[in-house]
Parts: sequence; structure tokens; C-alpha cells
Amino acid sequence: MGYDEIYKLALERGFFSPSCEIYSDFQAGFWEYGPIGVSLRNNYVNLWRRELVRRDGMTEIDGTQIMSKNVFVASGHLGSFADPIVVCTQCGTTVRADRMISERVGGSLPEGLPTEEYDALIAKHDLKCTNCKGDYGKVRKFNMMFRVGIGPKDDDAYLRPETCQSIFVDAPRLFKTMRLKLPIGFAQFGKSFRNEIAPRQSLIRLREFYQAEIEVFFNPKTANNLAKFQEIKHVKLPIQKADGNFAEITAEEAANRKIVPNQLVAYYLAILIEFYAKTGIDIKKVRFRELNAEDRAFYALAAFDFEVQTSLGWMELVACNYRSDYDMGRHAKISNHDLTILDGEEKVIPHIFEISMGIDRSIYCVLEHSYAKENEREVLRIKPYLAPIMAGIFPLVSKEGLPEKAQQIFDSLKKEFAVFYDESGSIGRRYRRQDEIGTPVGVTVDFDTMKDNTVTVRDRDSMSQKRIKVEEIRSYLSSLLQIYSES
RNA sequence: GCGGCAUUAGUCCAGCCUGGCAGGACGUCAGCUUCCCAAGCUGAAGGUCGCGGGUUCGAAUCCCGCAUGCCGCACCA
Repeated sequence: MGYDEIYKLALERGFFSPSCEIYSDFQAGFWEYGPIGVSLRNNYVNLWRRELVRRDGMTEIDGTQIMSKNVFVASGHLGSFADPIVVCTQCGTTVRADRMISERVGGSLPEGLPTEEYDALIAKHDLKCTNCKGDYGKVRKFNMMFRVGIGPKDDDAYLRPETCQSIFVDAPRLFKTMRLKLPIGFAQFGKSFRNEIAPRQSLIRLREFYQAEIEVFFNPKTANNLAKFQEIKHVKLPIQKADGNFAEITAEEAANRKIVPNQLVAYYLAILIEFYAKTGIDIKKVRFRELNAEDRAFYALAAFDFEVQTSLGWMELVACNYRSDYDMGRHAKISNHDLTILDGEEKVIPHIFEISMGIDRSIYCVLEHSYAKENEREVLRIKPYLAPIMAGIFPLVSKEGLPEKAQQIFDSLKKEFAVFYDESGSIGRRYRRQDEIGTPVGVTVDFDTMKDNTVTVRDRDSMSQKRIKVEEIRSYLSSLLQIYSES
């Protein structure tokens, strides 16, 4: 299925929609989750908690979205998250000053030059706009962070451009109070904000978006001595190397042959791909793409993007970055706190491996990989534990006490399961409506129900039905929610 | 941010060229029908024609600006 079908489904069925859409001054890059979308996202995040956070014994926190300026001095975002841009005074074309200069003058420029030096270079080489030969204006820094003013004095602070900074600055207290030892993963789900120049395609590139980030703190000396590595050593990792070669190899081979930096990285890539297999994303259409030095973030020693093939091309869902001791080293320096951790006898600045997941994009991919049109039927073949609604409860016809009986069953289930009652239209129409939002089960009350207290349960994927007792509905639904019976 | 195209009911779209009552299909709702897969019949609701300005007796329609969306470029932690 393509983007257009998913977008239409989203608008019609309440997955997501543009923010502030009744006003004409609304801005690009902001989208709402509707009722069905919220339910899907909650289920997705809970699967993330179950299959990554709890599986690995991680510690989850929830930090603030607004953080002080010094956090981003330390993180490097104030300096490096800003691009030097220059605008043509004639035609308004905007280009990256550093790239434009190095392309036309030759050689590469050091990062983070003051803007005056770019101005001087443009003047020295008499560079004109490539589009219209017009003069360039002054070079300025465009920072991708949203600045906010705090209190009556409008003190500088910023909306976080990634959730992980809270983890770094909270880490010292967490190690003390939660009695943690290396290696340990910290997890956080929440909003991040980036002032993208060109937001695109609804959930794919947003200015306000959800991340689920995991930051694994470890001592680099023991990164190849990981007991739990045995659990996943046979998991296959599809890796697209920076040199272009592709290989599907086991986690064990990847670590031994140094295709990934160490066992610890191999382990987390493996549990990540096992997580995505459980989301229903087609695991034959995923890869880890190794980034070369130019494409990596400024802090990363190694980086693997987890990508999924979609109708829009390969889409990056997760950035896996080996951040080394950059973060804790920088925060130690700028905050003037000792951020070393005692690992046995040794004091270390922890190294960090990061699994930075884009939730909105992941939700989109789950939808695209699950949605199917078969003849006249449109069906979202989503895993039951991700389904926004678990079961529709229907009276076969709206008379002779059937609605009352169905309502009674609905009431008995509603606190435990996301169930939906509907008596409007033919029974077929009600089944098909639920198919479109991926509801795995239709429970129908008919005339036999009134005699023997049984109902039919209808399966979304096969459309087949069987009769079960009313008392068995609860266990029937529970059994469908089991993850570990899934392949 | 640049260029091209687009924006009309919940959704898809016609109407625009050639200015003159706001339309269709699907969906939704109500009633009838209905013993299991978008059936049928009857009826109804639903509109800031993206926003602002201009031209005109009169603008969904023509002109200008802006916003948003899509595609391409550029950008992309």
C-alpha cells in the first residue's frame, strides 16, 4: 500500500490529522493523533517497553521537554546543530554557506567557523548566487532548536531536540538512588522538537515528534564480554556496510569480524530487530545501514540506521549511535560535576550506545506494512496486541433483546479490553468497518445467544467464525494478545 | 527556502477555461428491512469553495499576496 492510501485511512478513521486545521495560519510539521492513532501508539510504546526496556532490565525516566541553555552548550547543539546559511539578495535562494564555498573553492572547511569568516571567503572569491548571479547577503546561523523564554525576564531555554539529554543529566542521581551498575540501559519516551526547514509527509518529518530513546551506559573495556550476548548470537542482522556491501550475518559473526564495534552493539541491534519483527513490519524489508564518517552525527564514532523499505523508499526509523564518552565527558566539563561511575574498582566515564527510535515514522511503517486491499475489502492486518480496538461487540440485528444482551457483554469487557459496541447497519458492514482499523475480533450476539449463552467470534484475517460461550470471550481475547506464541 | 502542480461536504472529485442558485459518488445519521460479511427501500444532516486583499452590479470561477499539501531541488542527529 502507498502513502496516499494510508493518509486517507488516517483522516477517515481517526489515526492522525493536521494540527490546528480550522485556522489558516497553521504551520507545517505539526500533526495530531486521533483516538484510533493514540490507541495504536500506546500499544506500540507498550510493546517497546515490554520487548526492549523490560527485556533488558532498563530503567525508564520521563524528563522535561524544556531544558536549560547550558545543557545544549554541553551537548554541542547550540554550536553544531546550527547550519551556516546564506540567502541570495536577488532571488531568495538559500544555501548552506559552508557547502557552497567548499564546493566552489575546493578543499573542506573546518566545522563551526564564525559567520564573518564565511562572509570573508565569499567576498574574497567573489561568489555569486548560482541560480541568478545575484549577491549573497550576510551568512547567519540557523539553529534547528526552538528557543523558549522562561519567566518575566525571558531567560533562554530550549525545547529539547532529542529526549536523551535528560538521561545524561539525570544519570548521576539515578546511579545512586536506583543502585545501578554498568552496563545499564536508560529509556525514555516523549516529545522532541526540531525546527525543520521543510517538514514533509505528515508523520514522516515533523517539527514536534515522539521519540523512544535508549541510552546504554557501559565500560568500553567490557563491551566484548557480555553474558546475555549468548541469548541472541544466532540472530541474523542485515547490514548494509558503508562501502556498499550487503551481508546478512549472525550477531556473533558481526561482533567477531568487527562489522559492528563490539558484542554490546551487536546485542542491541539484535534485540532491536527482534522487537521490529513483533511489530508486524516485514522483516525481509529492513536493514541496518552503516553511516560513513561524513554522514554521522558529530558525536558518533559509529552509526547504524535501522531502515525499512516503504512506498516512499527506504525510511530511517532508528538511529543507532555509538556516542563514546562524548556526552558524559561534555556534561562533566560544562557542569563541573564528577560524572564518573565506579565499575568494580575502576572509575570510568561511561561510553554510550544509543537506540534513538522515531515513533511517528514507526507507526506509519506499521500501518503501511499491515494495510491490504483484497477485492472489495480493506483490512489492516495488524498484530492483535497493537490493534487500536481489540474486539467489536455486535447484536446481529437490532431487535428482540439482542442489543441489550450485546451491551451487557460489552460492559463486562470494557475495562479489561479496548472493545467497541456497534449496532448500526448490517452485520457485514460493521465487520468491514472494524477491518479497516485492524480490529482482530468481531463478537456477535444472535438468537442462539438468547437460548444457550454462546456467541460467534469472527476472525479478521480469515473471516471465519466459530461459536464460543459468553464466559469464554475473556480468555479468547487474552489468548490473542499473547506475544510469545507469535513467530 | 527555491521551482512546478494542487487546495470545493468526513473521503474522492466535478464545476473554473467562457463570472450569474454549491453539485456528484462513497461515507455518516434516522426509519423500514435483515438469522452473519460494505445488499435493498425511504428520508435527512453535512460547505468560511484554504486564508486575506483586489477587479466586478455580481467571484468557487479572473488578478495579487499568504498558508498548507504533493513532486523535484536543497536540507535532514
